[in-house]
Amino acid sequence: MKVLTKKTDYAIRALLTLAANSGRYVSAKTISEGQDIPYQFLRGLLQELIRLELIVSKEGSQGGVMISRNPDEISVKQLIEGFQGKVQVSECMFRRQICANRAKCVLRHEIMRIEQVVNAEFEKITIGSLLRNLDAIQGHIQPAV
Amino acid sequence: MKVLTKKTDYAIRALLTLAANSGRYVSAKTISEGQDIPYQFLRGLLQELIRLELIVSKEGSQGGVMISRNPDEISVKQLIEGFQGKVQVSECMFRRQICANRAKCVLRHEIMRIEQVVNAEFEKITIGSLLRNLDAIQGHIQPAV
DNA sequence: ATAACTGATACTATATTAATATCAGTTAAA
DNA sequence: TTTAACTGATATTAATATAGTATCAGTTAT
Repeated sequence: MKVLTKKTDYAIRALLTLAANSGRYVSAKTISEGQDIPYQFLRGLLQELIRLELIVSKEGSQGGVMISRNPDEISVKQLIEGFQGKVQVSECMFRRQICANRAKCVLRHEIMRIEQVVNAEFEKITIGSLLRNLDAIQGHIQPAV
Repeated sequence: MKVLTKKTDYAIRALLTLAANSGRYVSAKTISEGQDIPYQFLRGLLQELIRLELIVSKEGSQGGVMISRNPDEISVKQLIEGFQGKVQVSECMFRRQICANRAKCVLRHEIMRIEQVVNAEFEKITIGSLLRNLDAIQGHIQPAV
């Protein structure tokens, strides 16, 4: 079971580059080359990030995309939800047996507890926190321009 | 993001029926009808459970499958791993940047911590604990024969 | 005018998940 | 001893999700 799809993974990495270049427009080409993300795939993904209002774009020469939120307010949880849908353990494992009376379903509670734990953990991880970790380690994410 | 596939979900429900009928062979047909699981799909799944040594089978008329382990020792974690592979957040999110030096990858540690939390939670939930919960609620899982 | 860009959309490829079908062989019991 | 109720094994198809590619129109800095 893979928790993060490549798309989410790419989105995180693209946002890290943008966070390291905040205030500047960075082109899809630059991100693609810097992070080794397939260009056209990245382009689609960036448009989704625009719709999620995490970045803004500028068309034309010298255009590109720019982060439009505080990196500390962009959590991995948000990205997972944006690209993969909400974390759900199962629609309802016990449909026929119990779900006539959902409110009383103890198991559902168990399962929802796990969902909450996972969500809480992913909420703690933000683009900002990741970037700081990266900086601390090796300063590997360089300004892109 | 769905954590449990239908196959895992079906496996859990099949095992609940078998746990409620321990010591008896129950046919795939009976389980299929009782739990509303597509028959042939279930048959394949049961063969996997045999290979995982969680159940045993008896061929021929009056044959079927029977649980061969203490239900408290069959965890949802085992089932997820058996049917969906180990829970992995991502192969390695930061390949190019950091993975030259994996040992120092703080992020990887973060991510692995989440994996551990999820695994620990799923390990706590067993067929036995689920069955007891079900019994407590409504006694809905009836002996199948 | 032109090169460097994004917007929008359509398409293809691949992998995973879900479901179905078939035939051979085993066993209990009429 | 035949038959119906079973599992073993395996092949096939369908549906869905994920990943990646291609193309054309329009925008903007130089």
